[in-house]
Amino acid sequence: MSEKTPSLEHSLVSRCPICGNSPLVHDYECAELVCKNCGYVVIEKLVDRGPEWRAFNPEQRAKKVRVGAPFTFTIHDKGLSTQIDWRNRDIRGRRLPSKQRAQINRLRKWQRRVRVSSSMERNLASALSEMSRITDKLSLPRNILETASVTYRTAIKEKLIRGRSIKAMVAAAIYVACRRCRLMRTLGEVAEASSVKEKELGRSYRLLIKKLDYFVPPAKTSKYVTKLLNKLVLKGKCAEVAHRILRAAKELKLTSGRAPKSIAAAVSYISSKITGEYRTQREIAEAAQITEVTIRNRYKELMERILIVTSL
DNA sequence: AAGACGAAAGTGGTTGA
DNA sequence: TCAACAACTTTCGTCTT
Repeated sequence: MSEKTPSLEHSLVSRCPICGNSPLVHDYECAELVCKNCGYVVIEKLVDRGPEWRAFNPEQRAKKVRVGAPFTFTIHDKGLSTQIDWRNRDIRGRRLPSKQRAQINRLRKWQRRVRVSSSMERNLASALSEMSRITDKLSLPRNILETASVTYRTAIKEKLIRGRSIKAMVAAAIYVACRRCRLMRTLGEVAEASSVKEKELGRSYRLLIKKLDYFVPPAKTSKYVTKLLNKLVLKGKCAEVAHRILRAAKELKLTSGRAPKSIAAAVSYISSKITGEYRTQREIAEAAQITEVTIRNRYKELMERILIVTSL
């Protein structure tokens, strides 16, 4: 891969929303805005402004065209290695003579040794394939996968993986990526998809953000509300009312110290009642993965304070 | 009969000595 | 490391629609 000129990089920098102080770099090869420091991938599908040259005839084009697969963090060697086909055929599909076959076999052997050389490389290789399996299962966007794999690489460098479960650390890296990209996925969901126990996932997650000194923005209750309303197929008017109730609740300091999902459930319940798109406590409790009793408790608190103060 | 309500006891996580 | 504590859950009997 060719190096970009410094002037091009620096003309495009901005701040990373996670670590704040380091420059972001536009990476046109994989169409992303990447933080060179923490690996946070801000956006995908950046418009490729290249090529910055013009070709006036086929020969020039052939000479100037850029080659190679895009650079990515999600393959253990960053997708830059050579692949040797397993078939003993040449490019026209003819079988190779035995002498050449033996040569290719030797090449393959060395290829394996070079690619997956150390135990660390082996670890990384299996971890990253597991990672893409899980993100697939949770239908997470590409930038989460990229961010998570950078996190995992850093964790390996910091020697946090040795002696711990790869599976749990992979799941934790994914959860960290979700949180940092402000994507609403609960510990439970990630645990489910990766078949890691929620408790262990939580432990690994805390370990990662502590040891890697990551800043993780706190989860927004309003995002819980949105997600819950989607799950319950409540929208439009009801969603609007729910968010207004939530705002009022926040003003009255009724949300602090309470689990966001129970607040979200109560707010959704009240809103569904007001707007006539009625859902039972049971339905909401199930969708929010909490009990009806908790909804009732929050509901009572909210009703006592809010509905008197504000006329919705 | 289904849903809502609430008391009481139990659980798991956090905090502070 | 342990106890105190708040939030939440489980269970179950009662009330309301």
